[in-house]
Amino acid sequence: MAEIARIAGVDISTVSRALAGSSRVAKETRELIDQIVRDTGYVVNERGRALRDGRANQVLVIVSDIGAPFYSDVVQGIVETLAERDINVLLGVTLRQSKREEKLGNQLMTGVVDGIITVTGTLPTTILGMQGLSSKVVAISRPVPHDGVTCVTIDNYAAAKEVMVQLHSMGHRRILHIGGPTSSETYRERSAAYVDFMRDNGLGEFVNMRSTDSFKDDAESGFAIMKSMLDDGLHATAVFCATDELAIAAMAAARRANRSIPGDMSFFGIDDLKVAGLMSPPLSTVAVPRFEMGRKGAEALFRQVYRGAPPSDKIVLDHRLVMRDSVAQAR
Amino acid sequence: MAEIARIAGVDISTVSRALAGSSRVAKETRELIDQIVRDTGYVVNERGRALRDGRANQVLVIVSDIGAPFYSDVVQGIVETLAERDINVLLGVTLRQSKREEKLGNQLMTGVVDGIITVTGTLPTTILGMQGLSSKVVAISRPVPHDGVTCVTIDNYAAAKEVMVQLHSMGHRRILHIGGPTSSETYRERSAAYVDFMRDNGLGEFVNMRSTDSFKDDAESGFAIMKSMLDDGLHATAVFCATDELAIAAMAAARRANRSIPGDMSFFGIDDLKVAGLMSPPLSTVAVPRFEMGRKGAEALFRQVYRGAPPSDKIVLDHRLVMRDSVAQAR
DNA sequence: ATGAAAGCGCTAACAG
DNA sequence: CTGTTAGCGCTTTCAT
Repeated sequence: MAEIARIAGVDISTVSRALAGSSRVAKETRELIDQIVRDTGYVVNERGRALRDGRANQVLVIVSDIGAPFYSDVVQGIVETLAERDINVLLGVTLRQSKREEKLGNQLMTGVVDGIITVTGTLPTTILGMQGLSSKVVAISRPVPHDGVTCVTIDNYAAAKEVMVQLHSMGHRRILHIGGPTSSETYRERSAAYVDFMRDNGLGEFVNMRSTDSFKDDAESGFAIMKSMLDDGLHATAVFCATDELAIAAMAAARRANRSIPGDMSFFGIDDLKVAGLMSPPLSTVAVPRFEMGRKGAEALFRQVYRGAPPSDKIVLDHRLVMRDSVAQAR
Repeated sequence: MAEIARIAGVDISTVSRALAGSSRVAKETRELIDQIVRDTGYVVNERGRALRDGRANQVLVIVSDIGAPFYSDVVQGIVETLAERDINVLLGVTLRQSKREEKLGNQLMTGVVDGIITVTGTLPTTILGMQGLSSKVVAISRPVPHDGVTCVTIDNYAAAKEVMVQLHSMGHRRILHIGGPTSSETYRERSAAYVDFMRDNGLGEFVNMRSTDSFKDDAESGFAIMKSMLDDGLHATAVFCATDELAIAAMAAARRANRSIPGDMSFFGIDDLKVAGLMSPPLSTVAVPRFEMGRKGAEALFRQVYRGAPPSDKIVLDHRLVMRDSVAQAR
């Protein structure tokens, strides 16, 4: 910029103003500067700007594993939304290791980013003391245990209950449940809906659920859990899985054990991943607006961090039951 | 930091040295400063550091769509690798729109990032004139049309040829091909291997391929193309798809048209996505080291950008044929 | 071993 | 309308 000023024979501050589109610059001066900028291919140095402005125009998105389809769709929504607002997205993965999460927290502390969107249900302890924290953070899909933090979710209890109502209406009574990590409120709600529904409908004796532990791949867990259930001789006509990934893996395990789907066993998932409809048989599930969750979360964070809006507690998006051929009338 | 210096009663430069672990600081001074830093919870401002150092310790990863499983696995490898080296990853998505890609190029120009890893096979024109460009960029999976840029790939021609050899050895002669976007060298090679093999084995008359255009979702395209092939009455015992996503969608389309797999038709993909083995029937494919590609690409960029190493042209990783039940002996 | 001072590139307040 | 000046937070000579 100093270079531009030198060539144009004006002060650097005039160049700055011209580039900022200030009205207090003579038309001729502006045109001259614009011309030189074009000729030299000059672009502003954002690092200088960031230091001066006291903000980075960047936010951090924390996921446990971007390879999981659920997260990657949420992130896509976030990135698209923030790109429209000229905010950059830093991607952090925790691999469910708190050490990595702590380190990511530093990005906010050191001013590398202006805010955080987390899809892990946890918050780095490094940032817990930070002032004004709740307006610098948004949680998506999984709420964080911290007051006043905006959380974008669906009604997990209701969604799971709808699945149960549907299975029940098709004659299923012996229904198994494969749950997600109980450390997450999201999965606790889905599982609670299963248990409650069974009890409320006099099926308490058939309640049987196993949950993944948090430190394993969903697909791997789903396969292993379904296999263990079958090995243990559990009898059931339907299996309600807390996610599509679990369901897809569980179906594979059931087929491996020579169960036909949905002849012997019906399967339900939650998420409506893109592959769900392409499976054989296509998977019944609950459509979760992943992309939209990312978008809404990004919008909320943007408003809070860059527009001074207050946090908004809970933003609940709609879900939708999707019936496909993995579920049949109970025999 | 000024605050720390004030409390400690030393100069700010001494604090800087102490925090940097310089040997030219008295033990007592260092301990005092460390204590104050702990008490106050001070952390350095990375923006100031970035301006002063002339680098951002960040790199940009460009993908067309992070929701696609192939890319998200590559990105996972990149993020993990660079996190170990304290380099941040900015995620940029192009949605295959050059406008968005151009804009991402500015991140390098303006100093927001020190380098770029692209998985799109293209380079923003905004950075083309940049000096030392080739050492600031690494391409993964798809080479970019620019001299001297490191590219991490597999041997696509060989991989596709192995698929063909396998199908041929199992008696398949009438083999269809569903190709990826011809704008990408990667897919041109895979398709070329198909065509070459067919011709070289006297099957030229059976050559029949259709490719996705670049602007559509793989799954959607795969379904539509397979459907059109069946609608057009093309006769075949096997379909070789350029990616697993295409294959999965194509299988769904074939089933929809009452083809049994692999009874009526065998299917082959490339990638070995996690779901490939969970399909029914499990999909035969070529395992591509997506995570490792990300890792190798990230390492290469790190060496080039932060260690001054020269670009290394091509880095070719191993692939592996994976036979599963979607392929059977031709009848 | 420590301090003083300069400067990374930018913008905004103030003066003219 | 334009120039001068200061300062964002940091590191690194150069003195001492």
